[in-house]
Amino acid sequence: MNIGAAAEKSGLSAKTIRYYEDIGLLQADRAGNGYRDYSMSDVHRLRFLQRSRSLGFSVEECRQLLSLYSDKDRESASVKAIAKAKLAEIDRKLAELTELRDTLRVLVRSCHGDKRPDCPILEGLGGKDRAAA
Amino acid sequence: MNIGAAAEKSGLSAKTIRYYEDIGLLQADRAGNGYRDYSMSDVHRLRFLQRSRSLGFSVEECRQLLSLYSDKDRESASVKAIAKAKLAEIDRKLAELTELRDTLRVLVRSCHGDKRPDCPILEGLGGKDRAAA
DNA sequence: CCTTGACCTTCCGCTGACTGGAATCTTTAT
DNA sequence: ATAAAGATTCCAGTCAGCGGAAGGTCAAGG
Repeated sequence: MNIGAAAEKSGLSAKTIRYYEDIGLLQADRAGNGYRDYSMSDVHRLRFLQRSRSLGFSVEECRQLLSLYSDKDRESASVKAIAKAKLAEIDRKLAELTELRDTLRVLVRSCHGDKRPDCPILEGLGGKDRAAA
Repeated sequence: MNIGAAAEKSGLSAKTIRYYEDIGLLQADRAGNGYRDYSMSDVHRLRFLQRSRSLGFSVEECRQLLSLYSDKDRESASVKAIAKAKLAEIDRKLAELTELRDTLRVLVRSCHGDKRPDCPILEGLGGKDRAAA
């Protein structure tokens, strides 16, 4: 399929997909007319990239994550080590995201939603408790 | 406290903190010597920024999120609307992160961790099932 | 056949979110 | 007094793209 369809299916822009090819993240076949040609598994990889990027992994980290899928030359033990490290990081992110959600939830709950901005948390955090050092 | 201490406590670099001040995300008091002076609530905000940024929110989104903490002029109903939208986004991110974790877990589990790279998933995804369009 | 429009190509430059380094000042320690 | 650590501003570079120009390709319609 062409880049437009791959873009739509993956949630990335065509621009971004070309950029990923530029930096060697994922290179596509070319059709006779010079157009890039994507397979379903390419689309899987692109979706995977889209997700990991949007969740705060750098392109280099994504490259590692992608290598878990496709790097046949790497030894499985090494693959496994990287995957485990990334898993730990994901768990950390999950915890932080959950915390963030809880914070926002409390905010939503403690604000009245009418005209008076008197959220108790805002007061609590707004205090200028200047620290010694 | 000075910017170094604030950096350490917040998990951001001093450079980043100065940059955030530049773009008006959070401006600090100044001590007599010209040094920036941070309160504990500034540090809370910085930590909050660090977390949200690392979780894939853009600086503009972080600005909105921060306004939930500190914008006294905004009406609570508007605050609540923004918070709710962000909550939905966080839930989406949580789901994606969980999915990503599951994917990696399966990978880890199905690789042997010895010298032979014969992860079944790699095979499954490596196929060149070129799509019609 | 020709044109129109949608889609593709490359290239070039811009933005957003930092990061590194130089040059200079302040504070602290020896 | 001097040196090291940490602060300041400013300028330049990097990373991860985005927008647009100039041009090639494909399917549909007149």
